[in-house]
Amino acid sequence: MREVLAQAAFQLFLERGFERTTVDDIVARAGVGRRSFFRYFPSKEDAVFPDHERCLAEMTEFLAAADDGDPVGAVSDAARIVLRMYAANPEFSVQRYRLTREVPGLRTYELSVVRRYEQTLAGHLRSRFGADGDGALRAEVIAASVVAAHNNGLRLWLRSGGEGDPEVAVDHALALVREVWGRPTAPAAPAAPEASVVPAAPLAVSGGSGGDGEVVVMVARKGTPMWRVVQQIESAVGEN
Amino acid sequence: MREVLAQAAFQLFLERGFERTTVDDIVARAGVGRRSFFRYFPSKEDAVFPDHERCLAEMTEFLAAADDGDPVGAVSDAARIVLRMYAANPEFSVQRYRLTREVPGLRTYELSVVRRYEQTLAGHLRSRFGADGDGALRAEVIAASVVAAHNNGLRLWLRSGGEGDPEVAVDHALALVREVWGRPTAPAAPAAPEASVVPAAPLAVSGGSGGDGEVVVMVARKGTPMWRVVQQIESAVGEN
DNA sequence: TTACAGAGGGTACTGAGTGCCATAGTCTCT
DNA sequence: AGAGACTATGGCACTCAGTACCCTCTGTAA
Repeated sequence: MREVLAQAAFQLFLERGFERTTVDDIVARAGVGRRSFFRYFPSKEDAVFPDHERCLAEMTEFLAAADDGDPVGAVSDAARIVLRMYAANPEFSVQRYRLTREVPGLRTYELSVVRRYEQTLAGHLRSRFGADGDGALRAEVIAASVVAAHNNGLRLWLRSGGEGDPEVAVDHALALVREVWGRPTAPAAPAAPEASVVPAAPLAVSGGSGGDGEVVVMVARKGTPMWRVVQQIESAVGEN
Repeated sequence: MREVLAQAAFQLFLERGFERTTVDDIVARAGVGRRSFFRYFPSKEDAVFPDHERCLAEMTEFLAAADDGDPVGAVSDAARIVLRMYAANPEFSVQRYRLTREVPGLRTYELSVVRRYEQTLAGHLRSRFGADGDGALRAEVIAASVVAAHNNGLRLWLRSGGEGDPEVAVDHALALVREVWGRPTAPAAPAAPEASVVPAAPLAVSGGSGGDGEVVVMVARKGTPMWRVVQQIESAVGEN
């Protein structure tokens, strides 16, 4: 019944547009009572995203069982669950994408869905990073990065009409995030890297316009969390 | 008149709650006709965020005039415009924050507002990075990071009841993003950094449990975009 | 059979948002 | 001053999403 309603709704949305389709139209086509529609979908918008609840539950379950050693990897993999849901029905996903792009109400609704995914990811990271110091901050920023990267890859695929494998674009995008945020979970007291700026006259550095005669030399123990390394370099390079 | 309506609406929202206040209640208190309300606010939700349109315009203007040399710095500063709008009316901002937290409809509305800020920032970054290669991807991820960091600092201040200076928390949060994403705009052919893993026996590295006898030595020209540095280190450090 | 539960249907209501038109104030041109 | 035009506002009626309440039907257990 839920399925019947969702299909009737989606057909009508494609035919007449979302706003020009009333709930009465939907229940008329589905051959059920108006009251039943709201039993299965809390709002008209929900009929457009009938599978996100299940997907969110799946993500939550996945994260609960995730390995503790690599939280950034875990949330990246969790994001791929969403991707696979889209990839399972390419034509539906592409049609829905086009519909959503054109209806402000659906765009807003989608934002609230995406936000729930993001908060789920952030919650997982926060539980691993700890709420102390910048744990919560880093959790939220990384979750936002992962979601943005995932959505970038996903949209690329959706805009292409659902041709080819969406995983490649998303993997590439997530790799960029990974590259930057590394695996900042590190045991309690990670070895601090050291970086400093030294005169560069005799050093052979490949490439390069715009050098000013100095290079950065950074030494860090292998396994040092990437964010500590970056922090150190940044402070050594200074502002300008 | 717009101001009168917004104040009447906000008072009533605080007294009875958002959902238990009708537009008729608002216009009755404001002493104007119902039709006029919708002339000034396209929806009831808009009356809760009467200043975001102006702020968005201000941000757009700021970015249009921004220096080309440091796009990440520019979008960070642009985010601070929003912060200052909140900080200009601490008590109002805090009350609105509490209201928004409790009303799902307002939360969703706020998401759509935040999204517009994020897209404005991403658009600026994209125009600077170029749409080639990963330009669009990096623009979106950095914009999402900046927004997440900004919102983290802002919420921290709002939850504290609007005490003290919100800029310190936001500056700290944005610094974290800055630290990670550096200034990746770089001229066409930036000098490539070099990093490699070498045996570490004689090296004095401070700190440290968990070392395995190897350190990373990284050499880069000063001014190299941070993301190139990170990329290089990441590939040198490898996976495990 | 009765008692009960749960799925679905019907009706009437609230309230947001829109379209259309009337009215009043203001500005301009002659 | 007065005609015409333009803008701001109010009022009215309408659509439609969403909800509360109550009904019927069907299957199941005692």
